[in-house]
Amino acid sequence: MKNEETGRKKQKGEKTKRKLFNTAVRLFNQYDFGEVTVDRIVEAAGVAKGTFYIYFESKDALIAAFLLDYVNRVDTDYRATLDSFPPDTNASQILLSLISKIADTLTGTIGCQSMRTVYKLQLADTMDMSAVKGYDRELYGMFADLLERGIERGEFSPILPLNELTRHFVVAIRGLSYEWCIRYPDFDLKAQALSHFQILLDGIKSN
Amino acid sequence: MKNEETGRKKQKGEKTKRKLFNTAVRLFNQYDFGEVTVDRIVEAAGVAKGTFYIYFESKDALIAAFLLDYVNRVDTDYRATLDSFPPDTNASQILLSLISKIADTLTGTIGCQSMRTVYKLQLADTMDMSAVKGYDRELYGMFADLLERGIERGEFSPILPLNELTRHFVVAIRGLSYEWCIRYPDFDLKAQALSHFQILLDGIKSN
Amino acid sequence: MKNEETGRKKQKGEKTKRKLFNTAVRLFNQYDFGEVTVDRIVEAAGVAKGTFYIYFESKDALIAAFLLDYVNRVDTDYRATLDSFPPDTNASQILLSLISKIADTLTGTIGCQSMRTVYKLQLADTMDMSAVKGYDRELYGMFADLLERGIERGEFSPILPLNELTRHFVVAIRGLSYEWCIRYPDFDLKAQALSHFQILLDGIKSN
Amino acid sequence: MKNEETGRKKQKGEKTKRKLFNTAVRLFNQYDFGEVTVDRIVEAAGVAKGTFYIYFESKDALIAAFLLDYVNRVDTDYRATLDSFPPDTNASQILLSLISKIADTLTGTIGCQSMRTVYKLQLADTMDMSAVKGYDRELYGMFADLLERGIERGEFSPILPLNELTRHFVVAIRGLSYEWCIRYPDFDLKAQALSHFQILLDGIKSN
DNA sequence: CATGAATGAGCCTTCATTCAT
DNA sequence: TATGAATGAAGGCTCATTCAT
Repeated sequence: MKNEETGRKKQKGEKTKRKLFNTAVRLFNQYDFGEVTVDRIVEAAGVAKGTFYIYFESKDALIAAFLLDYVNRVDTDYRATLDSFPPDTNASQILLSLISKIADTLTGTIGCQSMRTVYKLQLADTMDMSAVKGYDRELYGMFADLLERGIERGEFSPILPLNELTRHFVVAIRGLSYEWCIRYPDFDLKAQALSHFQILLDGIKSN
Repeated sequence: MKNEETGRKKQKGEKTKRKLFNTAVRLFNQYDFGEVTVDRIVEAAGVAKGTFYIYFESKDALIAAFLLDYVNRVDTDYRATLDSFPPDTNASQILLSLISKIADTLTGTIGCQSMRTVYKLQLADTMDMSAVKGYDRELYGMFADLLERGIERGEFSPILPLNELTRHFVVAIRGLSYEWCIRYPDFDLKAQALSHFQILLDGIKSN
Repeated sequence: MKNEETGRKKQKGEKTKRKLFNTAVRLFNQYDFGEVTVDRIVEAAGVAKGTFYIYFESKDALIAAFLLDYVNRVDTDYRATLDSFPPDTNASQILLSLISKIADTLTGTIGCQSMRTVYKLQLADTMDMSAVKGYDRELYGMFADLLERGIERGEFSPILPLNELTRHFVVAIRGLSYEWCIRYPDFDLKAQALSHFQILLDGIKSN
Repeated sequence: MKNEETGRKKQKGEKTKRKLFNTAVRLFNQYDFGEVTVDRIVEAAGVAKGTFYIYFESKDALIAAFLLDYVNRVDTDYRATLDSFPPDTNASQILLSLISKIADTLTGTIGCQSMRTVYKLQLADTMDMSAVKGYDRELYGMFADLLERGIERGEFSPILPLNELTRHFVVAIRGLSYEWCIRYPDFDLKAQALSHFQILLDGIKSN
């Protein structure tokens, strides 16, 4: 009985928190980052100002949560994509699939405005970006694995050290997503990415 | 007599404006974008607050001027660099020289923080970015010219349409500068850029 | 049956109230007055926020209770101390014992921070200080009794009217405790108090 | 001409600052310390909120200024009072004059409410009390000098070490002013102080 | 009796902008 | 042209208190 009530209350609380969070995300995707104030969030969410601070320690904490959520949404499927290939698959092929997957996730799940916000936060350097940094490391690790496999399999020429090669691939994905962000909707991320990485792969393939 | 005085005043005015502007640029390059307030600018420039609004309609106007200046500083030498090569020079070689020049300009003349500011403004989409857009077009044009020349000379394979190829090169330069911004000072822009474009060139060279 | 249950509930209620109160007292003694919020009290007591308002009409009511408690804790033993002496004991001696007892109580039972809180409230004049005022009267009465006895016994010179003399002693105890509060822990209340009152007693002893 | 204008502006600014400060002092003397908000100050002073922050870095800075002002008002005349006596004057006499002067200053210049505020701040321990601490040291120094002189002259018995004796006198002045604060206006500070110190002096005089 | 989610007035502070001189 | 005092909207955050369950 008591537990039941407690449960219901907790549920209500969770709902409010989610409402606040979703509202915030929506606003982040609609307005510029600095324009999304706590005032606006609570007004849009239809709760009192104090309520915000029950669920988020500060505005920064909300942003951290936003970033974490971004990372979580992104991070999930990539390894799965990777693991879905038979061990002897062509490294190039896997890599292009991964790129494809990333493009789909950015386009379909994250959305361009959220991505802008992430980039702005990263440039602002005001926030704790460890979550995003962690994700970057993960992405780096996946590229490194694939490239290493490709080198071992003799697909790619080993002219460059692995870590440097990997960095170039990360740079490429960064340039592509950034360009997508600021050219949206006039930039077909997936097509551009596939084409772009095809060039890079051609540039490192062992003749 | 009156004209003379007017002239002197104008000169003094220009000087004050330049002082304000240069101070602002210095601050943009030193502190985070949001930390550069009008107060700080006028204090650092040693003029009164009201004076700022004589020369700049608003803070946004200053930023617009800052962007224009960025573009101007960047834009100047590239064509010169391009024109300094004999007409029959290798397109790859010219392209790498251009990349080298761009890296030098970003590193030496513009500075990482200013670049961050430019990127943030671009993402914020609050400002009138026509100047920067114009510059982008210019950069695009130069890459296009070079790539076209390379294709004509048989250096590059014509698998991709010229404009698409050009876009890839723009994407690459964008990814490189962005990465430089957020990794600074642990990212050697020039070296990375040269290495990166070498791969791209290898990827499109006609075998 | 119903009564029994009611009784149990009441008991439980009393227990909760005491828990809240004791927690509050502990916090008042640990942190600065303004830092002790209802939130912190209920968290430290392990009860819900609403529960606080079942037992205390407001935060001010809690403070009033705190003051009353302070007075009660202080007031209890003094008369006992006084009565423990044979009727013909030296008044000076009794007075010094009383001072000693007071110092012990402040140091051991009340604590310096609580004392600070009492003083702050007294200065703030926002609260109903009747309890403390009553205690002051009580203390005043005891000093008056002792001094009167001393005068009657010829220990003290009767130059000053009794009430004025008493006031001086109250002033002295006030000065000592205040100094203890703000110098804590670099002020040995008991030693200082005994030494201080010795001077006063020397100052009023009959030639 | 220019200087003239600058001077006029500065004067105006000073006037505003004084207006703010005086208003604040008035409010400190009227309402409880925590009730005096920046909002109320600026409203009472008839200026905009932002104006407050032109002249005071923060609310704390205002309070610090308030304390400094208190100390300045207090500190000025004491040494003068001391120095006005011929070198061979009776130490007791000088001391009583000093007490008299102090009482006059507290009563006439400082005022009881300001004193309350000072005490509250001291108890709150939240503020930088170095100014007040400095003043306390000064007061301590003066008492020490006088007592030392009295001992040397054989007026006072040297039973207690000088510093301990001095401390008792500081305690006494503290007790007296505190009692004055909370009993005001039913406590004649000057009369009480003189009578009180007379007892102390009698208590330490060498018979 | 107990809970804890929700409230909202109020606090301190910042900063782009205006305007009389 | 130059000044700098003054403005006031807005922002992030706190906390005593209420109330449905």
